[in-house]
Amino acid sequence: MFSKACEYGIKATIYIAVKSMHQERVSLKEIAEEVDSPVAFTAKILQSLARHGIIDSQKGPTGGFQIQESKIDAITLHQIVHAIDGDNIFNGCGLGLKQCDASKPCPVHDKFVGIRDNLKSMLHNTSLYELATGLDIGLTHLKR
Amino acid sequence: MFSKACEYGIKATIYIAVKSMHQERVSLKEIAEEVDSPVAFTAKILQSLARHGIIDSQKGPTGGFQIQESKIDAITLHQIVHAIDGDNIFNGCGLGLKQCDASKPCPVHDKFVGIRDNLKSMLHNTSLYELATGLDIGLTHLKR
DNA sequence: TCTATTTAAGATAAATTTGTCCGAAATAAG
DNA sequence: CTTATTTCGGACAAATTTATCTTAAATAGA
Repeated sequence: MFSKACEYGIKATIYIAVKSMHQERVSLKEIAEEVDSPVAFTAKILQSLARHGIIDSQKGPTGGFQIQESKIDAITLHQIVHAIDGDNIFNGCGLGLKQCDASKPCPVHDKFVGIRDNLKSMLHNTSLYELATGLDIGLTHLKR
Repeated sequence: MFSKACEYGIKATIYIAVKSMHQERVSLKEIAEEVDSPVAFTAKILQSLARHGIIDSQKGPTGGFQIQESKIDAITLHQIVHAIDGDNIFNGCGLGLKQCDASKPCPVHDKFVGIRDNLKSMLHNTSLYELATGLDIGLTHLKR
């Protein structure tokens, strides 16, 4: 469904958000541990998220990653996925046809559009805030 | 969403079904042309579908691939996808956690389960017969 | 200023997926 | 029986994704 990069990116962002809600900045090392992801690969993904303005990074001792508290409830799952995987998941035909739309559909077009619209609206309607809150109060988990 | 192998496999199976409904056997070469897929790679996928009993193959001159007419309306999209990609798409956590269920969910568990159940039931409820018929009457297309 | 720490960035490597090639096996037809 | 055709199977190659390593840049604190 999602790429590994996306899985790690989502988990990391949620973890950073929880810490940011408690006014704490977190290091790459801590993130990778708490999120159970490969350190160096996670670094790449966080760099990308930082370039896309979703998270902030700070170099040096006491450095690390954080998210502006005011932005946490404005960031959606869609923005995170889009920053990492681009919009390939959201566009394009289910069977890989270059040209496929309602006027010249592939055999699964209608059914596929339904599923994907469903996925899209889920991603748009899910805020980082609700994901982070669920983790913070112990309702959800990121490891194993 | 689907792997390339799956895309090619679905398209090929639909094409074979249409021909089989007209009592025609088709060669690998014709399939790859009509479905716009790499010949040798398509061969591998068809071999797998044949081993899974979804399509029949025949060697030698006049050989090729076909599907028993009586099976066409019993075969589902789910069976095709499952034969090619296994059940990795249908099981497993959205964020890659080894252990993730309602009792110890990841942050996107509920939302993800919803989407995937949606996908699953679409695949289960879509028959090869309806896909092949749509193509046969010119309502849908497989190329470009 | 110097040092230790942390992220940034680029090169490199491993793993997986996608794709090709070629000889073997089957088989229809002359 | 021989030949031409077609799928089968395995080895091989290219492309993409996943993952690592190393050096540079920033920066906090002594």
